[in-house]
Amino acid sequence: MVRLVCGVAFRFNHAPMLDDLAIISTPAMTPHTMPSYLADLNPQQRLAVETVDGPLLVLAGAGTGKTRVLTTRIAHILLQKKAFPGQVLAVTFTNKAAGEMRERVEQLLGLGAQSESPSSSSGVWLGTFHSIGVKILRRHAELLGFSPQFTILDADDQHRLIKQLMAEEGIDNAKVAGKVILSIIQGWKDKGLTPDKLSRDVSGEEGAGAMAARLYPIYQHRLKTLNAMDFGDLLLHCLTLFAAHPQILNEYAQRFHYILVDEYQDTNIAQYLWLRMLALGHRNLCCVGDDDQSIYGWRGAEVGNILKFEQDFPDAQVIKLERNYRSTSPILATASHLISYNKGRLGKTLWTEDSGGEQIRIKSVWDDTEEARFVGEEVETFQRDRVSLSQMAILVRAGFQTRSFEERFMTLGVPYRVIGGLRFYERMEIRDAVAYLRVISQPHDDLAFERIINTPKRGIGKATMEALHSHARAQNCSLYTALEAMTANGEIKGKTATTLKNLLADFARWRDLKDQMPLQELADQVLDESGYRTMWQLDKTPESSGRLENLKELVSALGEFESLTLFLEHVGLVTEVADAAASDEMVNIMTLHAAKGLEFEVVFLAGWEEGLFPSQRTMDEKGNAGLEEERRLAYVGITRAKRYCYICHAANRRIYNQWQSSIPSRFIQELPHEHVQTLDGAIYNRRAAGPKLFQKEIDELIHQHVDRLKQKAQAVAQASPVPAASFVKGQQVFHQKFGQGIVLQVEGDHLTIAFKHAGKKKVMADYVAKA
DNA sequence: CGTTTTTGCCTTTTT
DNA sequence: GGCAAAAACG
Repeated sequence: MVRLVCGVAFRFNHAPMLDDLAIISTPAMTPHTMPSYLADLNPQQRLAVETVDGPLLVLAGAGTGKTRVLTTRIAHILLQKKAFPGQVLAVTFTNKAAGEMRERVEQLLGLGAQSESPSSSSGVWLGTFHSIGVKILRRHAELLGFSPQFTILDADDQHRLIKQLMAEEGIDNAKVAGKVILSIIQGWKDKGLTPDKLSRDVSGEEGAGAMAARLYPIYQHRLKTLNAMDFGDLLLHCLTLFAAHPQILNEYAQRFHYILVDEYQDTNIAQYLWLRMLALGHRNLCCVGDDDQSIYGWRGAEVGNILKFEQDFPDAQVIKLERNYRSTSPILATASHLISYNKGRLGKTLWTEDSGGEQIRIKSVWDDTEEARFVGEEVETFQRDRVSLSQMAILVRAGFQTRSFEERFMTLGVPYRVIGGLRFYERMEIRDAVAYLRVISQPHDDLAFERIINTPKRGIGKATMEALHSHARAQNCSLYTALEAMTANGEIKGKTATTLKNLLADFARWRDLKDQMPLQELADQVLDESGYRTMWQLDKTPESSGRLENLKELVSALGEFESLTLFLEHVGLVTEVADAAASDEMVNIMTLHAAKGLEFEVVFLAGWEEGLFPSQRTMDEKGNAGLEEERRLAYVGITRAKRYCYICHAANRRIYNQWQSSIPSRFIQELPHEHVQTLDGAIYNRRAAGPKLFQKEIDELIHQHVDRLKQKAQAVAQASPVPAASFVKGQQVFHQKFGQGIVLQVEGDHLTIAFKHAGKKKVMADYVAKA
């Protein structure tokens, strides 16, 4: 057995208790009747499963069987008849995780039921925070001033709405972007702050914050008028509901005898409060998480919730799962060593019985093209060695990095898939089609109606829309109602009136058909009669055929739903169309965030360069906390690998179409050399020679790069007319204060220059010399 | 009113 | 270099 010790970790070991556990913790059970589903667990896992009553915190490192513990625990509760399925609440972060968990519980119940009648997990409340929030809110919507059929807004709806409100309030969208306002409001919602609680906190703030504070109550008010909620509301309104109606909180608190939470390190404050309200009574709360894998701080997640758990429940049992079943020991050692640079960890020490295994491989490349070429070659080599493509993954920091890999795999003819890129339900054509369905289901869904009133083009312009809006506001009615009134009383005239009357008649007809024909037929008919499908058929841009395909897929997806309402509910909560086949023979390309919870035989970690990873922006915004979150992201990346882990960094990267030279990520230098192997040309691993030499080599690399840029710049200068200024794009320059840099942009005397050390700056040409 | 051109921002990460 | 919003044009 190999033990890898690092960091401030302490370890506790229950191994001696192994044989006693089953007897001690569940007296009703004797060893020979111990259910098979417990037999394969290690002592800590089994303790976590069998410690059913009272608060329990499971700190589960990467690859230690976290999901297994959760699913087995649910099965155990049900099979031991501790609770009926409907009395168990299990919360996850993604729909995918919820689905997998349900499947595995189902399996366990099938196995464990033995002679007795098989139980089912179908009654278990198992879902994401948001889906469970919706379920609760639909039942009590009236108490909050909503109707039970409230709609759930997607990001696009939210954006359009906030822009509308800003226009009404006379706030210039150019000065403070709607997106910024939204994200501030979202942040408050993540903290459980309603507008009224806010006023004390943020009254005299500057700029965007003040704008957001002003708009927040207006936004919430408008949402209520629209009978709509955004994602944050699904939790926030639950909190309001529970606070205002203790008897309802009680109902749920008593109903759920056992509460389980997955990925607890990613909960935000609103979610924490939500859990706390539900669990404080019976205290049967089991949270599973890994502080080292907390990577959603930017979305309001608070690792601190783990610490709060022990404050709220001082008697909580804490169990650490540290035995890793996934990775080889060099991979674990590398990940552990890297994460030990973070302060303030709870500390875990992963270990494995697995010995041997390949070192981490580090590759230096010139640019993203070479990076993709290198990874492509390795992928093909593994493929020849019979490693399935689906067992290989390329993990990147930011979405735009996937492009060069896609291009490379396309030319190689290697099948690949990008996970989490453009989501199905976020595509324009899908949102349009769904908007039609939304209006059929809920004519007063103004946001949906506005989206499609002129799609396809019906000659409805700004003027008509403004008239509609003002009428609706004056009458305090929906746009749909306003339109009905205005076409009837002649306020809208001429051709516009005719087309709009037709549209209203169409909707009325479709609404009648809604309950008379299968959903798929209805959708087909709507798409045809509205002219929406025709619009794309006439479109001759290259993507139109893909859009028609997507519409087809949408219609076929509709087949799985019993009613329009159920379908729309699904769309509101789900971003991804059911992931067809995870076992397909394809290389996986995705962001590090999307990779959490997954595992692959071979993992390529691309783009480990300062500024990109760790992300400059994160470090600027959140300082050292941001850096530590980036490091956790690196930890997540490495621990995805079962057997082979590659790390690449490029000397040059194109950002905004400008070449920037980059130095290797500091994370590379934080890897333990004994477990790291440098492939040809890697420069950082000669640290033995001292940091000076290291810097010198980086400089050399940059020089090479600059030379190449010079050549390129000359070529460009010859090909295109020389600008009036004496400086040219791509030119290498020197500034007294900022040092060496490259000209990005020339506007008269003003130069935008990317400096090697000082970053991007705007500078007067007079202060700059040609280098 | 609708289409084309220009600008301007942008690349984190997502339920 | 790409995409979305604003501006300019027909």
